[in-house]
Amino acid sequence: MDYFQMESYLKAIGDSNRMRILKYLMKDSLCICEFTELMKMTQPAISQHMKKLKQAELVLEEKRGRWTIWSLNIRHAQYPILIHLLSLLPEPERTIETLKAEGKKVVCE
Amino acid sequence: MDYFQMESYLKAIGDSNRMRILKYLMKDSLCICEFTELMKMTQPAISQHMKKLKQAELVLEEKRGRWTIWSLNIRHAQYPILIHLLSLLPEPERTIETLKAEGKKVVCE
DNA sequence: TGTATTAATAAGCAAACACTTATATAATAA
DNA sequence: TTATTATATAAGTGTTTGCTTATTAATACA
Repeated sequence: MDYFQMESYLKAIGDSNRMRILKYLMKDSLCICEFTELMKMTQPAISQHMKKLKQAELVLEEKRGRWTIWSLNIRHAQYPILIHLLSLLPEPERTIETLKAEGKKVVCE
Repeated sequence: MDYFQMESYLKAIGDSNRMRILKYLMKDSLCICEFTELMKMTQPAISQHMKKLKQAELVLEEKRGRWTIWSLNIRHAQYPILIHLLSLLPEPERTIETLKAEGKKVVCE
């Protein structure tokens, strides 16, 4: 890995909202609309964060009907480091469980 | 560590020039003027990078006469991660040895 | 005393970043 | 078909970033 690849990698991770996204993806594969509910952000904001994570190959997308299901790319060479860094962070306040409790869990499949 | 602290940490590391600085510091403690020679950058540019690294507590400074000697903060909680990340990067082209060979090694002490 | 030397800081600037609102695309449902 | 839903993309905006040049501060040396 050269210096600019490492820079791209660290910049992709180094945003608090993208770290929250990655932290959620450690537990579940999720679609954009679920992130908008979990993180109280607009759909384009989430979409643009996913694009950055995708360009860094940190996440994978799978089209399923109208939805795009996003997941962690566990085959990324630096995946163990990512998991280690994310493990240092607390769980986000709103969880998939709270979404379900609110009846807002989207059935994407 | 919370999300914003992690963001600050990753942003401090996530610049190719600062990674080169940190890579040099893995081998030697160095002063600003040596970095300007090694990296062919201006003195204020180096100074400003050191300020960012200092704010993230990744480096320590020690005033010695006219010089400020910078070193890695090996007591930083995430020091092992830093070393691991830096170990993935190649050695910079110009080394302290090439500086000496060119007669440009500064005697800071 | 000056006068270099080393480094920090200030101010300015272009590019990148993270959002916004608006629109486009594509799949599903009525 | 038309409407709805989920997502992507485009365009605009304020903030941050990484440099530049100019200046300041502090030490060492003549």
